[in-house]
Amino acid sequence: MQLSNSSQYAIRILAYMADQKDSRLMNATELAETLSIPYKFLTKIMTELVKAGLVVSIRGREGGYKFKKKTSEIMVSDILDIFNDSVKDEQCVLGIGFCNGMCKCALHDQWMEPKHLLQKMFRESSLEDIAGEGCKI
Amino acid sequence: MQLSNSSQYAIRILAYMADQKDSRLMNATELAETLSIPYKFLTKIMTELVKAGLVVSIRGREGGYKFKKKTSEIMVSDILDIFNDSVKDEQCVLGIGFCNGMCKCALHDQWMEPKHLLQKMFRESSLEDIAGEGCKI
DNA sequence: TACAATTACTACTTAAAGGTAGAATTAAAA
DNA sequence: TTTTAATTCTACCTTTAAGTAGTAATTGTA
Ligand code: SF4
Ligand code: SF4
Repeated sequence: MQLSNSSQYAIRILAYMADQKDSRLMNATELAETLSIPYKFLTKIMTELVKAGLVVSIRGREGGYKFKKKTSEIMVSDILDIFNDSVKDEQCVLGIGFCNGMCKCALHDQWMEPKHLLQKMFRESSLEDIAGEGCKI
Repeated sequence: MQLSNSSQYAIRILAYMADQKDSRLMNATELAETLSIPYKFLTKIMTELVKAGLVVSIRGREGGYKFKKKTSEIMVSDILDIFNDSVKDEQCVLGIGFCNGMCKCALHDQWMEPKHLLQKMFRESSLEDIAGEGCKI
């Protein structure tokens, strides 16, 4: 009952990037060191974020990464989607999901509310929101 | 963001057992076939449930499994605990959890409510509840 | 007692997630 | 133009979850 490492890392990376005042380019070495994420794994994740269209990369000397969209327009759920980690509408608590609405177990209705809260939280929290408040994550 | 296979299987197995009227012994072969769970994997899980004290096993011919406690006294969270799959109090949404209360990200407070609902759901739903309602899972 | 039906144990295999290594590519700077 | 600092690609390694195989131990029944 937890997000994958990749999702966690991605959120931390992007939240850190969003937290920088100027939208300067940031390179993988700096990000890996600052956030204590294995360099090679970080670059792998960054490449996925580039492919997903969340950030753009500038290759070559003096290169790095920057956001493609405004941080207020990137939602946490957008990040989770990339790693197939978001809470789907049809997703059953038990991960079973071959029961229909007509025929539900005792958990079915109880799961609706937390599920909606989680979806709301992920869908309505932008990187700007996360970066703005509190300390770094 | 989902329970492990072992947890899912265990819940389904126990819910099915709880659903039987008489508290007869049920053997692994029957359970595996009825619930479409790989026989060998099922016996592995059953052994863990025995060790955890949820069910007792009778070995040898005419043997099988039966509950050790009343089904109204076995909570879903008891099952999740065995497979280390329950939602912990300290558990951060992001699985990071090196932030303290003083220094929280935008998700921190929003996570509290769904977390409590999940915990409540798992802690207050017994096998009897699940078995009684609706169809088999 | 011998047999058959059952769970328990030990060890292995497979699949997926997590992580690493090295070379190829790119482009600014010297 | 050469060097250097950066991303990207391909391939591999490691760890954990998931699943399988074979055998030992147990016990009711014939
Ligand atoms: S009835 Fe229960 S098992 Fe079936 S989809 Fe709903 S929550 Fe999942
Ligand atoms: S502040 Fe955010 S990252 Fe830190 S423990 Fe709370 S939810 Fe997790």
